[in-house]
Amino acid sequence: MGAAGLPQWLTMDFKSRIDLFRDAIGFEGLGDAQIQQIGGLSFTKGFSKGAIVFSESDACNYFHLVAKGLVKVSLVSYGGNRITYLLAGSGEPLNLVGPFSGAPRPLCAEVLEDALVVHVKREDFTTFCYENPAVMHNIIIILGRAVDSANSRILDMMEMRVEQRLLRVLLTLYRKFGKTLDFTSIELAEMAGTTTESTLRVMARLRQSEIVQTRRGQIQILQVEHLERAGSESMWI
Amino acid sequence: MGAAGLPQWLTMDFKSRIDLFRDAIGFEGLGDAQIQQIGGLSFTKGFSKGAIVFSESDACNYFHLVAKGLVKVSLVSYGGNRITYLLAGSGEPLNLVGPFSGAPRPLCAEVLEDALVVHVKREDFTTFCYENPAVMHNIIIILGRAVDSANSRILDMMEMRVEQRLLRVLLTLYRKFGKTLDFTSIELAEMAGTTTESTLRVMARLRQSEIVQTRRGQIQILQVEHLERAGSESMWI
DNA sequence: CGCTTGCTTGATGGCAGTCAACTCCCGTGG
DNA sequence: CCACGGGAGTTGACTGCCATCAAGCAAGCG
Repeated sequence: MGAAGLPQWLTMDFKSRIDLFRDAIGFEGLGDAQIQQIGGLSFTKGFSKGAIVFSESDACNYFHLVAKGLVKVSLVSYGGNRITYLLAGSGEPLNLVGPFSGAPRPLCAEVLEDALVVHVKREDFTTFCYENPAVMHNIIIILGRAVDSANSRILDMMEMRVEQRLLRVLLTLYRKFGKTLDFTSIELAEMAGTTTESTLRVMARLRQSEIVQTRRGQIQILQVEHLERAGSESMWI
Repeated sequence: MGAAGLPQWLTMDFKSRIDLFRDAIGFEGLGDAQIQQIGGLSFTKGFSKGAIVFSESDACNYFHLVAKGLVKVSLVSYGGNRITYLLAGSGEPLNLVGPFSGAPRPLCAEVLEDALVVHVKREDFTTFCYENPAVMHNIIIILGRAVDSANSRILDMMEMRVEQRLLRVLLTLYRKFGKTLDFTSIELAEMAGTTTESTLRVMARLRQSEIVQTRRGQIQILQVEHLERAGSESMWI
């Protein structure tokens, strides 16, 4: 599990980590000295596809920032349903609240593409934030967006059909990753808030209309216009 | 509209405002000096039932904290659907993100019971927060809860029936307000994420089972056990 | 070459959203 | 004081989406 058995991946050198933090989400508006400070407090760890960065039961001991690869943060219910809350690529943080509460949160972070994740010890991170309120300011803005996004998804569940929700998901993914999407229908279902079967049925329709083209674990978007027609607003994931 | 035509309500005196802030959500862990400082920056305004404290299009110029009464913060979709995001009573803030972003947010705050709302100018509030990172820490924790709550509601929409969702809403309201709930079925529907008609139908069933008793705009809970049986977890609203 | 995981499709049933019609309560203004 | 209107509540009928169960196929990996 985890990074066990991995080749000893390059730990990023200091300069690369600095560059990462400089452009990372949540660290806007910091001076060079501060960027160097937080960079110096960080270290990296490699994870291969399928590995778990943290899970529901874990107390939060580190702040995590994705440096390379892709990590999915999701939420499971007692009934076994799962929704994805966040898809974090390079420069995107995984847990903005955890370091402040320290308590475990009902979230699970799973690696979708082999990833390099930067760690900062919880205390180091919070101390740094207290000394740089601008970072906390940024975090509050980001969490505000997350709340808005989640609330929009509730409204979407009420008034949009599965097909529309899936189109919105595809549009969002297209804007983030381009025309080639490496996701399974299971993963799409978790983003749209529906079942695998319903997703598959919709995808079959879209394929017949030549709006998309599918392979095992991959979707090619052929007609972007059709996605934009069904709701030009994308989600925040 | 708004406070127009109201009797000149008592503006709270300094000491009352201090007491309010001392116990207010988000201001835990401050010293007396800080409490006095933020109290000194605040002033109050009265709103009668039905008044709008702020709405979607308003830029955010003030931080708002409810001192008395009850205020509902909700979110409307283009389709006209509305969900309640927050029910704020005494000591509960209305807008934790707005003061930091300054931008208008897709939220609307409406007064359910004649209310007294404390205002702090946006700049005063953010300056105060920068000087007291503990407050920003509190805000981050609160927003984390809000995100979790919204995500849970998405899962509830997926796997729970309307009846179960309404029972959860009733349980939540019971824990916050007691056995007598002054809400219309429309308002319940906005909390459970369903339609008025469906809510009415469920309420009719619950009334026949003598679990609740209803009057126009009021619900009396008769069997608390029945609510707790259907999911002991309440929501965060 | 088997097994796991993903994909596919059919059949079925029920929940709840929608439309519609009507009553009742209450406040307001003439 | 009464009439009126609007908002809340109530109920019936209908429909259709989609979750669920089920069965089988395909592909990739060890």
